Amino acid sequence: MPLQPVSRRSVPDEVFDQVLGEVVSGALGAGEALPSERRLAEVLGVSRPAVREALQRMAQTRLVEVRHGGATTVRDFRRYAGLDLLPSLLVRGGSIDVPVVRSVVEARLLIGPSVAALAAQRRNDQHVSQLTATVTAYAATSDPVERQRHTLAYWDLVVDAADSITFRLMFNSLSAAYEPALPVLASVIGAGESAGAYRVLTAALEEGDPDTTRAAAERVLRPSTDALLTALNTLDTSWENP
Amino acid sequence: MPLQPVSRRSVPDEVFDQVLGEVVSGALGAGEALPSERRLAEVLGVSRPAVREALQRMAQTRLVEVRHGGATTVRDFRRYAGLDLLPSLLVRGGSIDVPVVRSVVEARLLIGPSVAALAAQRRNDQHVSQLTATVTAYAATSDPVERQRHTLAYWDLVVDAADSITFRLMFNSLSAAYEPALPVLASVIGAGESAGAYRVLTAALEEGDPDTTRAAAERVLRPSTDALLTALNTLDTSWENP
DNA sequence: TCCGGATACTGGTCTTACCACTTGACCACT
DNA sequence: AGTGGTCAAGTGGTAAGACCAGTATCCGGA
Repeated sequence: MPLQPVSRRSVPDEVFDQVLGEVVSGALGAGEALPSERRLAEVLGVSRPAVREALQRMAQTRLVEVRHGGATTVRDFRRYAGLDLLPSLLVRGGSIDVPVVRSVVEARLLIGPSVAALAAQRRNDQHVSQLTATVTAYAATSDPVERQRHTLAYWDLVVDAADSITFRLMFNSLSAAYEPALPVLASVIGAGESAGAYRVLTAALEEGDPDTTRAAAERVLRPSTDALLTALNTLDTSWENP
Repeated sequence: MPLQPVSRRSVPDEVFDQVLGEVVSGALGAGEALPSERRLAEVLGVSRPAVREALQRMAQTRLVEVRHGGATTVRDFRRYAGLDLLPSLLVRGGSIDVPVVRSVVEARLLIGPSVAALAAQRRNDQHVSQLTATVTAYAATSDPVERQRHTLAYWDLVVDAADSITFRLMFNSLSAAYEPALPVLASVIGAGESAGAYRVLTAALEEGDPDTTRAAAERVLRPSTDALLTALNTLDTSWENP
């Protein structure tokens, strides 16, 4: 294993993760009150500002509601949390949550073609040449993880071409969830993907027709989606993340 | 104007909003260094912990990167920020950003039908009856803002039926962005919507066929989307939010 | 029974101090 | 010239304590 930068977790980070774990695991149900900041600080052996930073971040994510003078209560994260919570749900305690991956993968299949269709209508020559270069790099790579990084870069360009801030932010959120799981998923996906499909998609994007582009995008995504979903169906238990 | 709860903005909230404004407005470009926490605290006339809470929340949103011992630098939010940033981009300084609304509206049109198709495959009887009840309530309402709330509730149910945590979180984020702008948008949308289209969609969902459901969903969303987009095209300037 | 206030909580904010880390400059050694 | 060591200044990280401000609760008087 190559050298890696040492990870230094700060105290508020640690507190945040612990409380977040309690919430998303359901140990702290919606409506329940958290211990007071002072109590939490005492129990966890940290200072109150540290606890506060963590709780404010929880509030920012809409996982808790803090009321001045009243108790801090847990909110129903399924009802209120935003897409930025996805990474925390996807990989919990070192293992991957299968139903969550399933929903991400199927969302990818449903949204990807639409974004590609949008991109077809708005792309310019520079986009096309960058896409072509990325496909070339993809085809020249054998390492499965590296190949996945190239496909991510490809879709990043597609989203750029689509020129939609909403889809851009959506893609960022999904990428942030996808990235950590990438090594685990790469091997499963690898089987179903081919540079050919990406070349067809790129040609469709260059042509600029939304419908053919949508179809081409679906042909790109369908095999890896099927490969992943069947893999998920066979081993329905959580995967360990080494 | 009816009485409204007084808004009590906390100090860290204020700091957060100010710094966020600097970043998303581009006044602080990507890569630039923020003033030190002590300096910020001094300039803004608040304590350092208050500044810290705000900056940590900025970091959580991936808008800045804080490095222990080094300076806190601004990140490229278009590249890294998640969908939870959308509300802040949509309504900036009391007015609505037109290109952002445009992208949200078109995303709604592209994603909605897919989610509906998913819901058609997974809905149960309870979903259907709740959907029917919501359509009835919708048809019985005349106030445009209230009607929009009912459509939100309807789509909330559709997302529930789709049984996808990814789409659920996505919907939550989009709702959070949509909600504040709802009064402004309601009048424009109102023209194009009819209870009939929703009834057809509900019937398709009950039937359970993905393709007809997808088509029905598009017929629901298309009119209001067109109405909004043309309205946005005519007055391309920002709307004031009273 | 009901109202009103005392009181004991809660979170909100500030001050101060110190620790840990990064940066850059300088310097000695090779 | 280039290496690595040292140090000072500035940055973020953390803690402790105090006080302010808002809420919830209970208890006594009407």
